[in-house]
Amino acid sequence: MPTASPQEPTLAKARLPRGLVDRLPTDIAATDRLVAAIREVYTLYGFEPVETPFIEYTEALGKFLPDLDRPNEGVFSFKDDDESWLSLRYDLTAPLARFVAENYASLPKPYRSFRAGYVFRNEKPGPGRFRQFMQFDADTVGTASVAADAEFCIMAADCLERLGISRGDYVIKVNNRKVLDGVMEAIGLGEAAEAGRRLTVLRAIDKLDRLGPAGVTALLGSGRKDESGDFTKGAGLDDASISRVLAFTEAGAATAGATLDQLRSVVGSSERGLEGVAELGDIADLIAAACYDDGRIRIDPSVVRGLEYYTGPVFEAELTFSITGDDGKAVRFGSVGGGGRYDGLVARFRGETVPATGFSIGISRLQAALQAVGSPIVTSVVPPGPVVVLVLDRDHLAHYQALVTTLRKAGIAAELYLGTSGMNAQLKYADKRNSRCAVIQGTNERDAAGGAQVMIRDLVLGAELAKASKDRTDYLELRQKAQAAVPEAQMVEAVREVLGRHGA
RNA sequence: GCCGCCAUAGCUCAGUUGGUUAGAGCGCUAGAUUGUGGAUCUAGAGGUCCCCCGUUCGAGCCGGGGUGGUGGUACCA
Repeated sequence: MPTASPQEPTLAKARLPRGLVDRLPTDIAATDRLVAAIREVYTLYGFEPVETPFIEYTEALGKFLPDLDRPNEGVFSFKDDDESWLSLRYDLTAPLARFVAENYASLPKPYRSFRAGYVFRNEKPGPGRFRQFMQFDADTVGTASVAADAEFCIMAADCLERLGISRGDYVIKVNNRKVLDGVMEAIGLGEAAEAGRRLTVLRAIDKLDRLGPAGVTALLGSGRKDESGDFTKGAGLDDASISRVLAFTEAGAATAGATLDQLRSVVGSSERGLEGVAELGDIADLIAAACYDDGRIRIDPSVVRGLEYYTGPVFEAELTFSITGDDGKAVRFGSVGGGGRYDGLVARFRGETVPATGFSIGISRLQAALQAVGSPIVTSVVPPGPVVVLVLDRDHLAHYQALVTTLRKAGIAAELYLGTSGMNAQLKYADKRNSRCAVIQGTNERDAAGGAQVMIRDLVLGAELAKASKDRTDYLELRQKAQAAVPEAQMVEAVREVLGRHGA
């Protein structure tokens, strides 16, 4: 710790590293409620909690970094005592794969678990993007059944509604990686050597929402230059292939059956593609059987989820409404969660393939979206502060402390004013703490005929009266209504009455 | 990563063709009004004008570089 001195003012800078945020009581309370609500849903679906640490061996996380262009960027890493590299987790799926592989023998199969926690990414933050944020994951490991995938789609819909998002304000989109692979084969990018171009094509498809068919066409072909003049290299496909890919993205039709028919024709003879379409058909049946085929869950061929490790069904939870931002422009929140099947992930640690599928909700992002639309689950009142016992006479500090202790023993959150300011400032302090009630004892109360009293002040009522009154005489008169003197022995009772009056 | 914009008090911002001691509003702290949150009044604290280099008699202002922030874009596990 550098010590400050007048001669040498080398003070530490009080500043937050970029992309990180401090969290205030209101945020924390909102997050707690979100997490609790999601936990209820996941538990109802039969998942059990399991948590892994923030730190893992880099090797356990890093080998399947999906971005082939920059495989080692984006992760916070450092060396352990024994020179092995450690990293902060950047998602919750990779650590789970490690956990399952390490405890494989003792876990029930299929293994169904959930966890919420912070993850870390060392990259440039943007609007709504941070370097530390919270995710809530659920995974089913050890089954290849698409019923597990369908279940996540259904559960995702339930979660969003449980959080107060109306039906129609969200959609769960489903696609299948095998269908995408089939399209790749159909346009001649099926070979392993074409992995880079496949990735470019997937990224282009993923941008359909924002850039439209024209932008995607450019990205599939020679490339695209955006408004800032930056050029994005294209996949270099020929016109026939481009129109085939576009046809694929536009295969979404009114009914699941019609969509599947179109997909079948786009993948042509690709075996893998047809397998993917068949899986989508099974998922569609399961979703229909659960009566979630009313628009809540839809097959959407444009869902890609940029990941390399997904091997089958992929899904994405998207908010479909938009709000008007500060600048008057419409802001869309888009994806607040996603997931899919990753049959290869656990196999990294074990020779054998362990089929797995999972779903992840972006808590931080979802919370921001819910806040923006004023959803009740996050726009709560500020948590109430403690009862504040004012200190008017410092010679009697011990007695004030005794009053505080009495309140605490009665189970009432209370504190002694620990500053040095006058009464005015003490009430301002209680106000700022969002306290409902203050306990005041000056000489008038202490020396009251018939025994010591305390003044119980209703701060909520007091504030209303203070604001309502026009002139000082009124004010002084009205404020008397917001407080009452009671014998010390009745303090707890009187405080309880005030707290009860304001639902605290 | 690439492109653009911005940087003066805790916050929002003024600051003249480059000129003496850099300002306002809000907020903050304290005081006054019997010992009570509001209002009013009074006083006070708070500044490396982001940093470095340069031009100049003189730089908050001009030039170069850096850092930070921000908006796009790229990426997004």
